[in-house]
Amino acid sequence: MQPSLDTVFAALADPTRRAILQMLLEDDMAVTDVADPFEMSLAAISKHLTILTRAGLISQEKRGRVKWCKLEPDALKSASVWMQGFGQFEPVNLDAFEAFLERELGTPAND
Amino acid sequence: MQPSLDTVFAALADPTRRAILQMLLEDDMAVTDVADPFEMSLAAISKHLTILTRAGLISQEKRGRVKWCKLEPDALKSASVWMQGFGQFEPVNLDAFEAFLERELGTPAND
DNA sequence: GGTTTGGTCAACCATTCGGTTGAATATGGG
DNA sequence: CCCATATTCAACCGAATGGTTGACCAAACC
Repeated sequence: MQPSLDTVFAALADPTRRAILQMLLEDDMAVTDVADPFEMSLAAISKHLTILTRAGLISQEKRGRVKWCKLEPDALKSASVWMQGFGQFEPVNLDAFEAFLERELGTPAND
Repeated sequence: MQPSLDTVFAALADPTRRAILQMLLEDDMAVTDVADPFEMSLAAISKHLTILTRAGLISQEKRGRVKWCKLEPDALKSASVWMQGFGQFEPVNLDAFEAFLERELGTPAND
């Protein structure tokens, strides 16, 4: 199943999963280390990570017996673009926004 | 219950509800008219509208025997801001973005 | 080779979700 | 007043969610 708006938004709807994403913003982490600050079983965290992976929000790579989790922030792009359609509160079109990014950063906005 | 990221994202996770939001982008609508294009009962749509209301994404106002539904796009702002925290894919800080909006539109970005 | 360590799997459980149907509650019109 | 219209309520249903526990598997260590 490739990530859809359904799966992305559903993945974001859980506070544990959002907290995990924010932790991964710092650095890649092993599953055990992700689970550490939470007061729930490792198996539960493992499930959350599976959901995040299926939503495309993270990727997991096994090196040795350690499975590393890595943020994949591009998955947020589709959701972000969808929300920008509600331009009434953010009255800017994507073209102008990308142009802004290019001016500010000197790099194309779409990778 | 005041809208949280939980309720906002959960509300957005359903395709029917996203479709409703997009319909309301056009204009305010009565509950019956919202339900019309969907192949499900009026009661089901009524439930969806309740969920959208509790998420703060729409408001409902009863005039006569008709209940009008109105988009409240500001509710997306908190979710949007949260997602912008993942600046790796959208490498711009809010201050710069607001400054951009002011330049582009000549109005303050935050209402 | 036996034992940790890291992580998933499988079964289970309570709760929530998305839908149905039928009854109930306004409000408005003739 | 009676009826149609607009909408919700209440009870029910099957499926999905978020959690648990214990067994399991694979890699690493002594």
